Amino acid sequence: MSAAEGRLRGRPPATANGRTVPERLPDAAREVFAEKGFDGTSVQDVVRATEVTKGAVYRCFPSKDDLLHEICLRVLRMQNERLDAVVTTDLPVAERVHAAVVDVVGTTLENLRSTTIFFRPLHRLAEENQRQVRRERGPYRETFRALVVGGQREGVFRDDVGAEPAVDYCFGSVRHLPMGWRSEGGASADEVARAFADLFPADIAGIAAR
Amino acid sequence: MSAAEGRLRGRPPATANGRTVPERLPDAAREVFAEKGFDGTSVQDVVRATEVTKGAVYRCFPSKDDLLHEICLRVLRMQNERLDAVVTTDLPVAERVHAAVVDVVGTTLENLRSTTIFFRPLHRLAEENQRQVRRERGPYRETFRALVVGGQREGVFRDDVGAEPAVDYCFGSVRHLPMGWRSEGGASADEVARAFADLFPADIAGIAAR
Amino acid sequence: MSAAEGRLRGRPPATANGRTVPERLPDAAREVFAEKGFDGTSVQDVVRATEVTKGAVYRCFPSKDDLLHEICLRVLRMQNERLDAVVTTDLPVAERVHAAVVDVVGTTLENLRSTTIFFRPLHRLAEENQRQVRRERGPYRETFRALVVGGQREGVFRDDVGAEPAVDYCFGSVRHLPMGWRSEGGASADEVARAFADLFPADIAGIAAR
Amino acid sequence: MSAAEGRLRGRPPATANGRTVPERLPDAAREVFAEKGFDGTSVQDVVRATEVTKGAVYRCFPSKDDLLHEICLRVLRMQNERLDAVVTTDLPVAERVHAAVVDVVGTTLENLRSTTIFFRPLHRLAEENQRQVRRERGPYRETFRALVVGGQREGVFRDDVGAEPAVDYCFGSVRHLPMGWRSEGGASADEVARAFADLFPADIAGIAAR
DNA sequence: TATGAATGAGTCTTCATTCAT
DNA sequence: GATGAATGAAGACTCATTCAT
Repeated sequence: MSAAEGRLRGRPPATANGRTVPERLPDAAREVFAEKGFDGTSVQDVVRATEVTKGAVYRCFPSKDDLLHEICLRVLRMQNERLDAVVTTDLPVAERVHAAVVDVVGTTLENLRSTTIFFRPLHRLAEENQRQVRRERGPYRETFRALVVGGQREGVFRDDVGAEPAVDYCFGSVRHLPMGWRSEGGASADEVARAFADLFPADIAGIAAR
Repeated sequence: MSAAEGRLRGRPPATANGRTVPERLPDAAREVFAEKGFDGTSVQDVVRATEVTKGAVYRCFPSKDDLLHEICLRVLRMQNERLDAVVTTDLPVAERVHAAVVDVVGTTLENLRSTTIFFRPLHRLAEENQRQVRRERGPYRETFRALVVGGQREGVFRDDVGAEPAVDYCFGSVRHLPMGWRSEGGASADEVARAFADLFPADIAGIAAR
Repeated sequence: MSAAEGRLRGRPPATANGRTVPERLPDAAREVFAEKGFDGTSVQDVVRATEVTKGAVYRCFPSKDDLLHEICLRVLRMQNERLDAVVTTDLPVAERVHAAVVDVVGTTLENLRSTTIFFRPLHRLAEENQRQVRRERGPYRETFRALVVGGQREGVFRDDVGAEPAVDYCFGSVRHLPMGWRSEGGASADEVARAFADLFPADIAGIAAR
Repeated sequence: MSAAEGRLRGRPPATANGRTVPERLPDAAREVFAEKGFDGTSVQDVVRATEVTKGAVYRCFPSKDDLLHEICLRVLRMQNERLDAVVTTDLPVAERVHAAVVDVVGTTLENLRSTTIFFRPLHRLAEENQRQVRRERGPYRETFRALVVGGQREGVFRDDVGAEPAVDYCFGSVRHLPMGWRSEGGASADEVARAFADLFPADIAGIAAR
């Protein structure tokens, strides 16, 4: 209804709750993929679960794979934004690291099922899509690593251990969370988040801080 | 050499290298699944890659899913055996823990592609198969946890951190290894194994040991 | 300049180079159909290749099939016009026949790809469209036949061979030109045109002319 | 049932009238393709028209396109055989040519609908399939051309016209027969065959023979 | 018992056509 | 009149599983 965007062209996009198909489809599809796995979900399943017809799906995303790709990018972007928010705080390094870990673990667990789909081997994505995912992943890891290195330079963290393996170690574990290994245990999301955060700086920072 | 030889009846099982079909099929299939993913592999693919015909596959395993199940169990059993071997050593606790981590990481990386298949969400397996996998996983975790707790009791490890989260933390990361997040880096399998082992006791043992 | 200008109502037809959509669409579409075949071309392809939107296509032509139909009619009309031009010349019959053949072959080869689409079995067109195509085709053949018969009456052509089969023989071959059987050879369009023209009168006229 | 072919392996091929699927499918499919056109025929249509299930179709032919390819090859091989039979006769050249034309036209018309499918532009076939069709087509044309050239050398045919264009001229027309241009006329298959044969040597041989 | 041919439901994707502005 | 988003019925092809020997 906005008169601002010039002359509207073509049949106007159908909206539900004010969101157009390309906006809501990835979020809706993410749930279905999380539920049944990417390979286990047919496009028909997505259509059924969504208020979107099959034709509309393919109008917005050239393939099922590209739909997954978009979902991945959204999560990655979200994570990047959250990390940036934590990093640019005034808190001391050790606390920023702690907060960052609590944040990833927390949001990962809150969206447990939604994040499951990341465990699809990257190489199943189309070449170009792989590149883009990596491009998006890189900064995340780099930002985190820089934060740790900063702490090491400040002398707050010990530096006899490389920042990189420590970060990988931590995030490997975080990314594995949705897999369900531990879903058998009974800790709350918050408890797990704190446990992770307590463990992480122990490797790197705990000792020097002592 | 089997004492049952005397009552052999009907066509004897076909063997290759002295291994019968039900023996060698899972190992062969594991490679194919690792290569292309479970969903991405057709039974025909397995047949092509193996010296086993389709009829024989279905004679041994009632379904493709059951074949996967057997593969999972084998890996789990193997890991359990290796852990047991490490644990029952005379070495001091701290070293046993260290050795155990080096071992898992090492064997995981050596069989990187073969272990990839574990990242299939457990809940896609049939109900009964799920239970069995969990039954097999439990002991592994438990053995490891007991080892750490032992160290804590001996006063070799600090005990202000639960053994359980520390173990999960470590193994989450280990299980994530095949995912390739870090395959972009360039460390050798051995380097990674040591890095993991060095990091793990740091949380738990390192400090008290200092 | 139209005298009707005074009563123009509503939005005037969009034009490009002074040609309205229904005028230029068939010509543009013909190229695309020729390129990829009628069945191999989607309406979307037509839209992409043309400066015409999908809605406009369906405003002008009730279906993709009707669009093809219009294209066929245009070619047929064009051929009829050209033949008429040749026939109404003052030249001697034998030369008129010769010129006519050179003309069809030449224009067919020049528009090789555009004429390809005629090789779509007629019966795939809607009933009414089939009739119309036949109505248009009839005169062409008839005109040509009449020309030959005229030559026979004049005694310029031998008449121990029916005019009809000779004409069919010739045009069958002409219509087959776009199929590519001979595209493997290397003769120029003009050479082929002359060869055909030389061969044609040979059957019918050549001998008597001798 | 034959004991001669060694041990039978796998489920024996289903047969109808003693013909296995890969044997009868192309013939059956040819009819359907001829009826509705290649693009207009779905594999489902083929399945419906044949006593063959979809899976069986794809077991025998990797794609719909390869099925068409096989059909083409069969017709080409048949034509080659028939031509060879005519050519190796003791008849005088002029008569061999005449017989050859009568034969192609006759068989083409008898299988009118079956041969229709050849009018699918060659370039729509897969690269390798194209090559194979050309390999099969070449000999046919060459054999015919050689026959005519032989007649020219013997002085039976006039030689002021190339054998090649004459042959192309004739076969272009023959190949166009199924298109239906002339199906509107009412001549019998035999009449048409003779008309063609009478016309062909007219170009090339008739005159010299006079 | 082993074999591989056959089955047919199900997959992703395309596309002619309609429709809300 | 024009636009392009939406529709939904096919389409080609795959594949886990069964079955006749």
